[in-house]
Amino acid sequence: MAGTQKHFRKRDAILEYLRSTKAHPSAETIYTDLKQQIPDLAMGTVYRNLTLFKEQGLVNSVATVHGVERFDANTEPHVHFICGNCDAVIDLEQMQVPQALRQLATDCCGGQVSECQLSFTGTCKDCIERKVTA
Amino acid sequence: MAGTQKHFRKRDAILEYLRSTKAHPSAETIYTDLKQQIPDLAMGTVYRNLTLFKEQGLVNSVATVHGVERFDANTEPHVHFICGNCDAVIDLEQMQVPQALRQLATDCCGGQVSECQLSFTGTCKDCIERKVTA
DNA sequence: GATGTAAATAAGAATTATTCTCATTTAGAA
DNA sequence: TTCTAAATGAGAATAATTCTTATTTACATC
Repeated sequence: MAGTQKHFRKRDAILEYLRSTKAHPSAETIYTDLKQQIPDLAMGTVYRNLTLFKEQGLVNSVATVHGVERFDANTEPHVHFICGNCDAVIDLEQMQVPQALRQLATDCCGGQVSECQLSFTGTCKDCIERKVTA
Repeated sequence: MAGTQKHFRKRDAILEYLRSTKAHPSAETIYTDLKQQIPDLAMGTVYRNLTLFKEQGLVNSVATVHGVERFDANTEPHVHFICGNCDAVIDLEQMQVPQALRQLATDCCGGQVSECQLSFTGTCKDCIERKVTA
């Protein structure tokens, strides 16, 4: 029965977790959070399935923050802001990557462009406010 | 004397090496290449000085390719193309990051934007030709 | 229900990039 | 020459990620 299958399928739980968040978690964060509901989850399972999802195009690696890879199940091209203070990776939802840039890049490199990544680094709103207060 | 000083200063050699290349080398590549001229160079020295250069704003970390950080002494904002096949990181010299995007990002995130990174992923010209030939 | 099989997983060892520690060397000042 | 602070080499330590292997699971077939 479907319920039983789902109960045992960590793979689905990992994908669902990723689809339910905009926090761009690391493998470690995924593991720690899911571990609460699935106590016998193993780190290897998280990494193995993340690799699989990447191959299948279900999940993208969107950034590496302090040597730690961050994942996103939103595979639509979109823009990120990375806070160097709290390591948050935030969607800039109102922004888009100008489509013209992609074509320009293809012309420019002479190769085949498959992905585009636009991200800004700095200090996020919350961290700035926190510093003003502190 | 100045010559003597330079002879012993690995730090300068590392920075000069980075300034002389557009290949966006990894710490390992820097080490391997410089080791030929400076046989007693140590990995620790390369990493230590890269960290220092980043703090000083002389060098930027421009990408992480297969878990390996890549460095660039060109700190002017510019666009990169990353080949998923040969791991080359290539400047797209004709392209620029539209200045308007930066302001847009600042408005959008409500925080403070300090850096902008635009990169494209795919297969580079050389790798495509190589595959056609092979 | 019992059995076989292939995929999924847990556990932990192995690997790899990076950082850290500390003793030594160096440059330059006194 | 002697002193001092900065730079370095060597290798240990750390942390993220991958790999290995035995076990478990889902599911098909008998």
